[in-house]
Amino acid sequence: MEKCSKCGETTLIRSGFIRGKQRFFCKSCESYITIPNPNQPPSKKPHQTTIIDIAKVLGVSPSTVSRALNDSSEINEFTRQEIIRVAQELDYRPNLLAQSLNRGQTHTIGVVIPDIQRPFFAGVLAGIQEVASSAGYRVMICQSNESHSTEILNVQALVSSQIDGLLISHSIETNSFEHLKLHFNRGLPIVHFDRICNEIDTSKVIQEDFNGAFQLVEHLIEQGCKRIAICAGPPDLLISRTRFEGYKAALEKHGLSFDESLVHHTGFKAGESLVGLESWLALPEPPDGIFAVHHANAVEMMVELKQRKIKIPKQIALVGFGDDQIASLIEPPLTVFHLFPFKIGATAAKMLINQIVEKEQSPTSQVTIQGELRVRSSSLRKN
Amino acid sequence: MEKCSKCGETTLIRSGFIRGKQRFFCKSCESYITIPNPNQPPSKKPHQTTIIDIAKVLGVSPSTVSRALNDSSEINEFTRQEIIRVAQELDYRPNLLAQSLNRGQTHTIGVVIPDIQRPFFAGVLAGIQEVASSAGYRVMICQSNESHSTEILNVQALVSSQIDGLLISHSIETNSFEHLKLHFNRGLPIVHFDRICNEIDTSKVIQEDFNGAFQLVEHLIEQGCKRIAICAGPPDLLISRTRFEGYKAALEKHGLSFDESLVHHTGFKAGESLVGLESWLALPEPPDGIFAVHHANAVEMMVELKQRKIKIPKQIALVGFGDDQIASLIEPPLTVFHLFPFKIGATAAKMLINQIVEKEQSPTSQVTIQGELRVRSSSLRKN
DNA sequence: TTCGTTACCGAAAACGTTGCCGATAGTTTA
DNA sequence: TAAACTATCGGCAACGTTTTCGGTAACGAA
Repeated sequence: MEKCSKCGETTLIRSGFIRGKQRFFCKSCESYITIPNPNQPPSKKPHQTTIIDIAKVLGVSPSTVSRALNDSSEINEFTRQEIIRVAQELDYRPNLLAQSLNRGQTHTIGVVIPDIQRPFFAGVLAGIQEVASSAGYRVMICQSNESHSTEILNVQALVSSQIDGLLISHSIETNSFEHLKLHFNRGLPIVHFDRICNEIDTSKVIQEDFNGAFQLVEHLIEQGCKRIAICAGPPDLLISRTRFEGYKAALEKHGLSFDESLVHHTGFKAGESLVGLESWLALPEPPDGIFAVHHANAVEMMVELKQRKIKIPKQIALVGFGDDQIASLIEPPLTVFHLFPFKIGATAAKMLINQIVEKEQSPTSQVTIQGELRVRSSSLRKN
Repeated sequence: MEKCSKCGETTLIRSGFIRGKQRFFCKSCESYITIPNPNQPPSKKPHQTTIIDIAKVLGVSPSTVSRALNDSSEINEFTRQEIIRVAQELDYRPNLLAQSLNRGQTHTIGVVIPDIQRPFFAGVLAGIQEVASSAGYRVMICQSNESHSTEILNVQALVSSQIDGLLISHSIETNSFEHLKLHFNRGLPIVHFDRICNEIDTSKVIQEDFNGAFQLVEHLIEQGCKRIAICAGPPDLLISRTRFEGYKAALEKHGLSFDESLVHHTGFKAGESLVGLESWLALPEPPDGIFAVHHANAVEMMVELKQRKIKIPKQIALVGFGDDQIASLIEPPLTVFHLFPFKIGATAAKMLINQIVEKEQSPTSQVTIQGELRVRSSSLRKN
């Protein structure tokens, strides 16, 4: 008969199984015991050194180590030096998880964008990274892939990761913003950029969507275009609508009539613009100028026009929105309204971090990053 | 005279200041007291609901809530349903920090790349994101900006963040790998891609650097080129050297002599290739073919050649490494050896995650992602 | 009855840090 | 020469979660 490991008596009786192991009950000391597993293979997980390790080496308390490492004033200079020395010897790295859990902030900002691979967003990211990392913040990036549901999941994942703030440019599909409102109301700092949302009172960074479109179209008109088509974006998207407004305003200013048949909407996907192009070219009176709201659309239309042996800009002048390396390299070089993605990202990150550190409900602001009309030969019809 | 808050006696004597507040010593109960700050403004930080909140609502213990939420078997079905109901009502989100701290893993992988904005790396990132997020992993991205010291900081930051594994493509400057060895030896799963390092026994994902270069150069030779120049990369970088070897092997195979004056090294920075081009054109016998190891170099040389009215490919044929949208759009379209960045990223992420979940020191492997020769008119001299 | 069993659940100890509070030796002041 | 003070340090709770261990009620079997 086994003996009780506590009182030593042999008054053990079986008492069922628990988690696969036989359990006993000792009637003397009235307690339950299980036979402990003797050979617990010490999982040997590689141990990161902690402040407790340092404390043990020096015979001080963890608090003291923490104070030394955080430049507290309540610590002896000699002790601090010793602690720092040992910390270096043991290659101590603070566990940011524990730190964040304790302090209640992670020094991490979340970013939700539709697609990393688009040069515009890659540029924005670079700007965000630059500002964030020089301010001591880490960045966690999620792609929505232009899907509303993915965007919601992204936001949830980031919030669960306890981000200190959120930068977001909405997906094309996104038309409801409850997933943001909730966290915004709970006090999560949020800054919108590019594809903003006006239903929530966040700070925003936008480009000159209206102005840019206006300038591009006006430029076409000045070059003598009379029938200007627009390859517009998704109608749900705010920036699409704004650029569309800019287009109409320019037409109106110069007394050109708006023609519904010269409007084609796309979803920013490859090839979608060609449908519109096709229909325009079939018109009894085809356009003599095309304004593409999305950069990639302009490029693919140019390729198509060249294949059809249509002279650019003689027969049709072409302008695009948003620059790319491609615009200047393609033949003929494309006239664009250049945005500054890096600056957009940097500005948004700066605003967000300000909001995070100031805590105050500082009034939300809206900043517009200036763009720049870059005229190239795809639109130069004079001379 | 103040009364001691513990024994009620008035045997208080002053005992110095501590953190700005007067301190007293009670001779009766022999203890120190300070006057407590009466009005501690309750900071009202917006409270995320925790399992404790849920536990309180239902009058159960936090353990039970945790069990319910983690699909433990040791829980009553009804209790579980109730807990899940309340959790939804309170919009409970698990605090991933606490979870990670407890479990010892973060479900986060770190990525270090030289530059987000290069289409190649953007593509890799997209592949990583895709695989990681569908496996339930988050991704933390750092840019080294081609700087060794930044890369070291990146790695440290990621390790401090307790990442479960690391994907890295080294910076140009990186020639020592101590910052990785340390963590690798401690058991951090690491997978190299693209710019790998052979000093550490990590798993690696590479492209066909040798083969690609070989095929490109062989293609030039088949097109009749006799003097083929190479715009090589940084000599320290392994992939540069490998591509250079491929170049030399192709020359050798076809009995062409290697000419040192036809070699120019760049650091992958804008404009650097033009110096080499200049010197080549000044040669008594200029090259009739150019192989650019870096995509951007090929593009900028093409622009320069066109400006100098040199016919491509008639006078000089041009081929590049690594595709881009630009290659097909530029005039003339550029022959390249196309890499598949998305696949590289996806593969690397898959390997890393396998390594993480298997824990075992599974033998490290090295995978080569097949490339593809894409012949375009920049190199077609026959027809 | 009394033992053996199952099905649950709670308490408490982790995880690594920080910050509040209290304690003490030594020093200065009255 | 006690009182007041300074400079340091240790203890402990807290952050939110998981997990181990032990306890109890209810039920079946001997």
